[in-house]
Amino acid sequence: MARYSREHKEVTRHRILERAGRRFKRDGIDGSGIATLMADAGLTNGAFYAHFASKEDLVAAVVGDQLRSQRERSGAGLSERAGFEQFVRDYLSPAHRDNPDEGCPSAALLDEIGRGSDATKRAYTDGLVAMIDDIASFIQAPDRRSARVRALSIFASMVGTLQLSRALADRKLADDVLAQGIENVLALS
Amino acid sequence: MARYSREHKEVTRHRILERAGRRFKRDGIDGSGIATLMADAGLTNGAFYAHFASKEDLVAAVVGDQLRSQRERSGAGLSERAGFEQFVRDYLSPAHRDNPDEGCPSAALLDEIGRGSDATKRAYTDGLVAMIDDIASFIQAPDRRSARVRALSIFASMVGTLQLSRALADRKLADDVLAQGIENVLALS
DNA sequence: TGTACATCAGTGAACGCGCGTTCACTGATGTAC
DNA sequence: TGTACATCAGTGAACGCGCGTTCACTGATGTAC
Repeated sequence: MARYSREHKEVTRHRILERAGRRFKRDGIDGSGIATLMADAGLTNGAFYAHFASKEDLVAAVVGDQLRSQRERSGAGLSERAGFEQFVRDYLSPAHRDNPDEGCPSAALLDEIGRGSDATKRAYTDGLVAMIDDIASFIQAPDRRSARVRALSIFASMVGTLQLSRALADRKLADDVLAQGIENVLALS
Repeated sequence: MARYSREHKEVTRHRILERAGRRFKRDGIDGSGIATLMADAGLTNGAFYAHFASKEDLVAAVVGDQLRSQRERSGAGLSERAGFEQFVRDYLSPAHRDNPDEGCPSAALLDEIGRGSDATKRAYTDGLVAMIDDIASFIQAPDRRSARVRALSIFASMVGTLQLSRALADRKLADDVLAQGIENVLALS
């Protein structure tokens, strides 16, 4: 390969981010090596450092990209009650539970993000707050700030519920926990 | 070292489990190597296989041990409302958030457990259900099964909230999310 | 428009290192007599 | 009770392998004239 337009490099960078997001959500961050990530993007390991300073740098960028994508995907209609309820039902569905690589980055990576670098946590915080403010615009609260906190708290419940459902060996119990989670979230909002 | 009484081996095995639990909760499962785990227990790497068949085998054993310890630690008084409320406040405290290695294994490891072996998920499920039934005995519900599901769902909210609080780069926001989480959990139970 | 050159995204081998696991060996203890 | 022996938890070096990162090189493209 060789010198391409500026646009080409950005396209490649974004392809790496997108594929890495899927891989991280499937195998974990620690469980995904650079060579595998680059092969996923159709490249070889050496090219990685033309795009990112280090794996840690990639992780922060992936977290930001994942939250941006999630926001775009689910953003529409979240300001109305019906749209919010549909979001909750989709989120706490067996389909979402069984396909983590296409799903919510928080549910797949939250405790690895908590152990991550400051830059990763910063990217996570900023991305999540932007996403959550879409939901918060619907939540009723005395002021903007407490609406945000309430929305974050509700989202945290959803994340924990999906994660728990993924970790349970008993499928029926896992399904019941999802259904109960939907009930709890709708009662809280 | 040499041949010791049967008791000695069990003591050693349990010391490995306990130290590995702390290490896993601090650095993650994928982030903790056998040599480090054994050094934590005051042994060298080779001795590992006198106690466990593989790292995967250790992980399942650690998960079971962690949940047993957590149950013993917090079991007392959970059948009364006041004891439950104290449990929730301790769980969703900044102290718990800032000391994951001494804290809840679910909060530190849940998404790694979800990616783990069937044996690990089985150990997690059995251990969690045993622990949760202590709480469920307090929760009001039409039958034993739905009390369990309700208690699991509430616990999932707590886990997600603590994890989110750990991943937020903004300390004030992280504290507010914990406080809101306490309110939500007490409202749901 | 055609040609010479600079650029730099991407290649692929190599670096030192830690991974999970294996294995020949050690030596303090429990057991048998 | 004293001695010889079998046991086996633990040692520590080594296995092949994949990790994150570096680097000399390639060659298709954009740019300058």
